[in-house]
Amino acid sequence: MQNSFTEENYLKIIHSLSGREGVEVSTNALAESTSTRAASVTDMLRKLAEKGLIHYKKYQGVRLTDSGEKVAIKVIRKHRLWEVFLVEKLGFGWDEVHDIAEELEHIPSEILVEKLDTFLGHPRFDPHGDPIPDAKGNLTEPDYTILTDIQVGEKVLMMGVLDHAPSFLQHLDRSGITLGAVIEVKEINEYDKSASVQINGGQTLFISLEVSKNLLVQRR
Amino acid sequence: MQNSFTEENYLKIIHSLSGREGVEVSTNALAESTSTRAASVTDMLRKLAEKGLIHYKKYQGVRLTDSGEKVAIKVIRKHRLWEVFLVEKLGFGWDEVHDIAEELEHIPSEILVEKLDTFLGHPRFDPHGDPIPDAKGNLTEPDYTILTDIQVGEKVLMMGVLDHAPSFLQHLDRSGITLGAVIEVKEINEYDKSASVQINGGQTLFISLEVSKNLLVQRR
DNA sequence: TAAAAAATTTAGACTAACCTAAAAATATAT
DNA sequence: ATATATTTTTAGGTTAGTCTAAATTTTTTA
Ligand SMILES: [Mn+2]
Ligand SMILES: [Mn+2]
Ligand SMILES: [Mn+2]
Ligand SMILES: [Mn+2]
Repeated sequence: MQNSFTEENYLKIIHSLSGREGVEVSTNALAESTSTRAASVTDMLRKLAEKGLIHYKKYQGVRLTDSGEKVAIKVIRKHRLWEVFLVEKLGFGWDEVHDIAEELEHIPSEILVEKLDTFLGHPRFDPHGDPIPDAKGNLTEPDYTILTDIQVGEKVLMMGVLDHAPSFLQHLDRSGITLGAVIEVKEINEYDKSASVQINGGQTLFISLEVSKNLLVQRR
Repeated sequence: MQNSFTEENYLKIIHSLSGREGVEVSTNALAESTSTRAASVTDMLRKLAEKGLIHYKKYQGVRLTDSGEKVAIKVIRKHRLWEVFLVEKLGFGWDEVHDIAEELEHIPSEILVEKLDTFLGHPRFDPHGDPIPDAKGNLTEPDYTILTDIQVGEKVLMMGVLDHAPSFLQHLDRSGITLGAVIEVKEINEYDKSASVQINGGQTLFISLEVSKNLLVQRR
């Protein structure tokens, strides 16, 4: 029995909201993320529970079952591989690919995914720095640090973003902050936590707390 | 107003059954092609007519409007480009790509199609020899000949297939009949119209009328 | 050209995925 | 500990796309 487009989206969102610890996800959180009403979410939860894809007790929130987790990770794998394809092969910007991948991720066919993976050279990360699950369904989240946790004077590597919104990514493009860039924190403003950072040993620029909170970096 | 997956499939099928002359397509023919019941087809026809995509008068069959034709050709363009991608870039066989392209053809995004087209080097034909409409929606069907219309002694080029079924394509693979092969008709059996043909000046093999009827060739 | 056959449409239902409004359960605050 | 607020579920509807059975129209045949 195949899962629908809609079911796959729910599973992917539950996975994401559930986090690494697999915490319970609330009906309202899902309504927010799926842009539907809570009542619609309840309907879907009953269905997913019947299919054995989630653990669900009324009023208690939901978690993925092992089977649901497996499906979610497959969809995430497809999403991220397609994003790599769109950026690396077709020349899209990293700010343009999310919505298209959101559709492509639901194309069925195991073989297609594996051939695509081979064609792309088995990439480990997508254009936003997110890790790509392997063919067996292993997904290892690297533990990056948020830029707000970096002290003045430290030099770090830009490794990913938390916010995937086109407007945020375009802002980073304009600032010259790309994946792999070296960021040195020069100064942090006490008042608003805005920071002054140097990119790749060149240009120095100011970034707001809002931006810092969405940048994933790695100490070297 | 976007067209659904299902509407796009109907338009594509009407286009194909309607032929170059734009002849009326019957409800039953559509039921057959869509694997649905005639009653369901009638419902959909009313909807497509309301959207101005087909000309429809009860009991009279349907034709595409200019607007419907445009949509159909866009879907066909996407289908055939994706098939080229699957065969040329991912290494699928021509017998394996139809069903996957049947899904990919419904991914929206004009930009995606144009970038894909560029990435593939603006191919003119798909892996089955079918012409790919250009970005403006021009589709020019080359006028190939069916192998049954070729006389003994003639040498022709294999240019396409009428039947796209995997089993037929695999049969051609096993026979060494690929796109671009030179076929010389050596003999035609009066009794069952089976033929003896030489492929690329090498191996000679027998092909049934059933096969001949589905091979598109070109005199040189 | 009237009867029979075939094709098509209409009527009435079903499922998936959504909705609003109301009821029930849980959480929070006095 | 009770009242109030919040969250979640239930009840009852809608739309797209499908179905079967019955009615209607068109086509074919005698
Ligand atoms: Mn999606
Ligand atoms: Mn991504
Ligand atoms: Mn299709
Ligand atoms: Mn094709």
